[in-house]
Amino acid sequence: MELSEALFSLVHAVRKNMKHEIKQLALDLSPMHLKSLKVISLIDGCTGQKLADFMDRDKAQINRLIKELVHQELIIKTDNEQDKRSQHIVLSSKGEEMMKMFKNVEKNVFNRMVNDIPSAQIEDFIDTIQLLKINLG
Amino acid sequence: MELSEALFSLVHAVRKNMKHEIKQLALDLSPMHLKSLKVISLIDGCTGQKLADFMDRDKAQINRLIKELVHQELIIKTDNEQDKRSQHIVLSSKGEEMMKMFKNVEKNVFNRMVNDIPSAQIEDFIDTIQLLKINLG
DNA sequence: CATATTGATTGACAATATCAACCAACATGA
DNA sequence: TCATGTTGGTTGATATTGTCAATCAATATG
Repeated sequence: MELSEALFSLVHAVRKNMKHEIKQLALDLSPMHLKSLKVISLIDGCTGQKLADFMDRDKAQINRLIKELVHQELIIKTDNEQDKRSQHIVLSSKGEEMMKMFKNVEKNVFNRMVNDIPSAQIEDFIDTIQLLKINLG
Repeated sequence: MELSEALFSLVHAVRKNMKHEIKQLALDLSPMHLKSLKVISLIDGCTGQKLADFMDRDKAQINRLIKELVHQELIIKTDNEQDKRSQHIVLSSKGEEMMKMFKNVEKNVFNRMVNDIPSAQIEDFIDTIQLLKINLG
């Protein structure tokens, strides 16, 4: 099996599993919205720009994601005193709840995937990923 | 680094590189169309249904991809004598040309990515991918 | 202070994906 | 054989994701 096919098909399987589990939970949020929520929770002093940079996506798209998340009361925007053009974004408690469920889904899928494989092998696997990524710089 | 993040970010980097190279070539085909072309060239006696199954995508979407590829004269549909509901799909010579260029892009990106990494390590990497995939059923 | 850059927003649109309805061809069993 | 169910394909409608360009206010810089 070729590397490209192996890699793509694995990620495809992961996404499919995640999607399926999310559907079961009826979280009523698209994958991108959930992903955004997660990244917002990860980034310190998150703003729209930081989010767009981190996710490497168009700021227009990010802006609309944010708008929808605010509308659903999952995140809160507060003025950024350091720069009056931008606003800080943080999860609301409702957003934190949602996050918890989503992380659980991720954990389930990845635990199932890693299951019986020795952790040393997984560590090697991750190391190789890092090398591959560096080469694509 | 977590497995999930490592994996997703690698694939993100791969796609970004591919997209960039494809843009340079000005192939004037979207990633999905190219991917479909590739799969059509891989599947023996390809039909719409087989393509949808293989790519694990909605048949409506596949149908529209096929329609566009026919319109661009990259593939040819011929009657399926075994089943008059369906039609066989094969690449036209123009499609083969396109395929050649696309495979070249893939090769470039993956060669660059694998670059200095020992082939034994890459083989282990692929083996692990297979295991992970099996666990996701 | 003039100019360039940055962060956010919007409009317009393209690309990708999903769901349901539909029809004709096929398959199957009573 | 014929009623019934299934399959392959097509279409409409709609949702989701991604892209490009323009705009405006705030900020940075010379």
